[in-house]
Amino acid sequence: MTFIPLRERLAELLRRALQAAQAAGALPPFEIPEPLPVEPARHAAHGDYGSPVCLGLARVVRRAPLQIAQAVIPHLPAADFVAHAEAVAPGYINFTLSEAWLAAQVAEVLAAGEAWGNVDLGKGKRVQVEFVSANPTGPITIGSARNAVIGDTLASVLSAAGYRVEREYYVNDAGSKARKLAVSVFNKYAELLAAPVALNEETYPGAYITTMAESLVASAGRRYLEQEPETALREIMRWAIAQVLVTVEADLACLRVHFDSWRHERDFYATAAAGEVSLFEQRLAVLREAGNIVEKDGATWFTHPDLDKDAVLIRSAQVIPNPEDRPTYLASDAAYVWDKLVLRGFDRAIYVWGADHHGDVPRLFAITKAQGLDPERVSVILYQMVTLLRGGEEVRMSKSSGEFITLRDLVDEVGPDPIRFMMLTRTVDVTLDFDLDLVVEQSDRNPVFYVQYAHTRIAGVLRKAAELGLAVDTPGDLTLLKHPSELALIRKLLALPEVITLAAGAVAPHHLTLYATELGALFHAFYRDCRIADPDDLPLTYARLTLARAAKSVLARVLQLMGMDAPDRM
RNA sequence: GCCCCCGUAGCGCAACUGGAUAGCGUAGCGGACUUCGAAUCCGUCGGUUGCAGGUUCAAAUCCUGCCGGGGGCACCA
Repeated sequence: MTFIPLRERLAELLRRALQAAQAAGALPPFEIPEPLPVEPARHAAHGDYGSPVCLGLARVVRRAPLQIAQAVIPHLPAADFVAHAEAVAPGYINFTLSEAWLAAQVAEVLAAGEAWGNVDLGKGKRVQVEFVSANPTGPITIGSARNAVIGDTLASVLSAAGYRVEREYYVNDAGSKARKLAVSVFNKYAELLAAPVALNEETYPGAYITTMAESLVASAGRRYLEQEPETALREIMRWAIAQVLVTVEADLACLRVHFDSWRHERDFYATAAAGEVSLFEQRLAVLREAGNIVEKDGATWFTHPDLDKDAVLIRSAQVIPNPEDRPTYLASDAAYVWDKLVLRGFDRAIYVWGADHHGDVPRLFAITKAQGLDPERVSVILYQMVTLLRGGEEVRMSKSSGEFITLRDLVDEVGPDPIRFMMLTRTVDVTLDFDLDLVVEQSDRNPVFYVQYAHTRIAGVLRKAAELGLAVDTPGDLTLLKHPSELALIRKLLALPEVITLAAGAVAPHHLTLYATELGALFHAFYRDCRIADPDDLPLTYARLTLARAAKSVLARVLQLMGMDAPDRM
């Protein structure tokens, strides 16, 4: 079940009015602008929605905007949801919704239940959201939390917007970080067995390395010490990454983040049988054919006119004393985007990257175009970095130093909801101060509880009404809903399809937190102004209980989209 | 030096992507619980949207140049 946002329905009315006005000769012929702008009014005096379209038409029509607007009004088709439309200086067309129609919509919202707000923006297209994709070299840290929450919420919103969505975690298991993990475990393992450290390379110091090494001692004994180090390392790498991924999956599950698939970088270099060519080699051959590959200094480079430098390294045999050729990140990107858009046939691929990767964006697009793929099918969500604060001081973290706060620890302390909400409150474009003191605080200073409290309060009212002997689920006579606070709440309930359209279309999941907060505020205002359970006026009581249930349903829905709980008690 | 993001009320941020009188939260001050949950609500104070130009009927939003903050420019990932 999907719904058409009100502003789109209004835009359609305007479109038909503009056509009719031209057909009737009230306006000269011109092309109707697309998209046709319709905006929520900012001031009550402007009605509910307004369109500035006539302001822009003044030039082509060669008439004053207000005159154009006045010429359009008589041609607006009648619609049950519009009570009034008028032309206002300097040339806006303002719409006021019918209050009777608004009140009646409460039943529609309630009937739609969890489907309320769904729109058909995606038209069933398949989109993959790939996110987190942290190197599998240790536990998930708070550093990845913003990525996880943005990606997961975006996926939920796209799903509500009519896309078929898959969530994917890309496992970087072919690079030097994977090797470093293996070396770390191997060296610690050797140390535990009092053997001389075999590999003099940099290692991770974290306690989880020791845990894995102990586990390895228990299961394998001294076996790996007797093997050729590189052979042992390859086996340990595979094992260690699998171990880490188990914890990664569990850590993210704590935050209510789940993936549909886990794609391994290594697979792009692997072959199923002897004599076969890996996907990477196939794509490399195609790029070479297209003239995008140059050999220089004994290495392989990718070149493309869109790049701001001559060439980007794709493979070098002399990077590390490693039996395998170890290509760079860009190399697997070439195979991966092909894998997404062609082999697996997604219509769109969305990458969620931290701002520290912004330099990689042009390369990704270049290597997409170079393979003949439409770059419009690829989007990169770049979110700015998170600054962790504790006691007003910045907390620095790094896996290399072994000093970091794990996501697991924080979730265990405060639960997923405050983390998710805080990570969503700002646009992806601004750096986020994440206050560890505030997020653990269960008080009204913590904004997450405001929205959940609104839901809880409704649940409390419904409980109270039931105690009074009222049949809470009885459909009320909605024509009794006329109070400004009732109507304001209803207007907000009806805005959800627009919010989902906006959040999905502009890839801006922060609109959900704004909407949830506004919705909560309007419920509180309704609660203040309108006594819901009034034994002396049962018809009005049932009407208001119906509205309260609808508000509860929509709050639950928007919290669900954000991956948060909608508690009945707090 | 080049690239990306940001600069809006004391502080933290919105502004539906160029529209009307720039909003919300916090902090400050003053109010509202014998009445459906006060984790709430109401009032009040607070603005030359960093600066200077430009484009437009219309600029917080687009362009140029400065200033300030953050991030990135590896044979790392």
